[in-house]
Amino acid sequence: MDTTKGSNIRIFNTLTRQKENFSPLEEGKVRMYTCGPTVYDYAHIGNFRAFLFEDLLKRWLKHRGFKVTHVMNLTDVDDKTIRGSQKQRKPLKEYTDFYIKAFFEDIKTLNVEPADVYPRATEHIPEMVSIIKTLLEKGIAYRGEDNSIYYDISKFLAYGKLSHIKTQKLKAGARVKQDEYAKEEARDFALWKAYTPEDGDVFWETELGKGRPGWHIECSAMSMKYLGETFDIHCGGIDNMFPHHENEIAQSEAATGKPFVRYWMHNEHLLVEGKKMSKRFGNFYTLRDLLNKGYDPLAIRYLLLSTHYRQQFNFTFEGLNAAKSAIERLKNLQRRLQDANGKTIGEKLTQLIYKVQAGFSEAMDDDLNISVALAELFDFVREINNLLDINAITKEEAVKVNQLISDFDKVLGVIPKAEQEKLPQEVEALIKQREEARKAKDWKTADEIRQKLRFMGITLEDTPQGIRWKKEKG
RNA sequence: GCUGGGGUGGCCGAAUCGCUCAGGCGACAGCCUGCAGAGCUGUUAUAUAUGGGUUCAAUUCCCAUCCCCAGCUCCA
Repeated sequence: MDTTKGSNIRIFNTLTRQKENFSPLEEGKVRMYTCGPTVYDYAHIGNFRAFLFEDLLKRWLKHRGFKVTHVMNLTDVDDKTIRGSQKQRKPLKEYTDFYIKAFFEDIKTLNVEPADVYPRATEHIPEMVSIIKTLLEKGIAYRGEDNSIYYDISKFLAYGKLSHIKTQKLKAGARVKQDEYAKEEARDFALWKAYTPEDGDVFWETELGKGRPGWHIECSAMSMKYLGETFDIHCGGIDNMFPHHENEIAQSEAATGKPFVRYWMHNEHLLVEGKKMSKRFGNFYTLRDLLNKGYDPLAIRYLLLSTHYRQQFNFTFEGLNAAKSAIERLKNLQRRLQDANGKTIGEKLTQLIYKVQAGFSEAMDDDLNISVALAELFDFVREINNLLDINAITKEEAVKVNQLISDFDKVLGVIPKAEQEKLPQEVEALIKQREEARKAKDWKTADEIRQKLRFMGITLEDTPQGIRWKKEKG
């Protein structure tokens, strides 16, 4: 099943606007780069949709047997970070360190597997300078009258191949120094920005002069350093397609003369309550906002993951509650299986397992069709519950099924780890007291204790196999 | 206005030129329970924006209309 050679995985390549069979440069290995956060503020849930999509992709590739090297950059110097640090009157590094730390906390909360490398832009200035020098030598870059260095996009014939921007419309000599500029308008862009007083104490003295790198060159330099001049997958939000990714291609391919990235993958944006997320509309949320409202991070993960990544997704609080319930369903099945001790009815279970494995994999292989994959999984859940109802699953089979569900969850990452922790003695004692009360049919006392535990965050369930408890969060 | 995407049951969301259009949530019922806000099962919803057309057959293709969203207007 795990063929790493010609995999069965098909992914939609933005470059060709088609689903393509995925086969990496090097057999069994995948090198992927994903655009990380610009660390000038807390990341919002739209950002996390991108990071979660990338996490799902990586987990699926690994599930299929690939060894994945994943690099995610941290943009810690650009117009926004400089502006932000000046506003707070803090050194750039102190300012960005704060948000980098927050970012790592957030992805851990969302159960995102860490990348192998998190290069920071400020630590890769020499690599950037080196590429810019090459581009100058090749006559593709030029120094403007403001002493900044620009990329001449008319020298790169393939410019626009990713975003399908027509370069014919170019205005001669139109160029931008800002990282942010009108999209759908291709212009020469800055590779190196000459120092200006607005930059304050943010500058590097290099062979190119005093200044700082442009935004786009950061990703070219860092991705190629860690993944090679040509690598397999580059992901990012759809907004980065142009100009950012287009410019990365231009810089990298012009410098090396080799193809830069083989598969480009872009995730669509998130809407909140049907609208673009914006502070103006009051529907702008960071992960922390949602956690403060008491939402479960794994429910957030599930929700953001449950819609195909190339589809605009409407985030609602109703959806978040639904996600929470869906996860509960999986978790409850696992707990139920732990108590199973019935008689097998033979082939049936084997068939179900085969079906869910095949169905789930086939769906995920098809450009991460998560909706269908989840449908297969929930079909399976229902069937297993049916078997449990008639006590038709043995202990051994239950272990096997639970293992299978855990395997799926290695890809999904939404089922909380079993609560291994022991209950406080006080609680144990209360549960015991209640049991005695129940035996004595003293329902009043039993209910009181149950209520008391509820206040303490412990929910009790009486089952034929005995008392089950779980901790309620938020 | 221009460009692109989309309108599927109460909500979210799949799929497909053709057995009765997944799955989740919700609601309802049954089971279980001393009871239970817990759990399981089942049912449900008489769903594919509207009007035409092509086709043996369309929700899936084409045309028109209406509506929604995004980008073009620096907080993705």
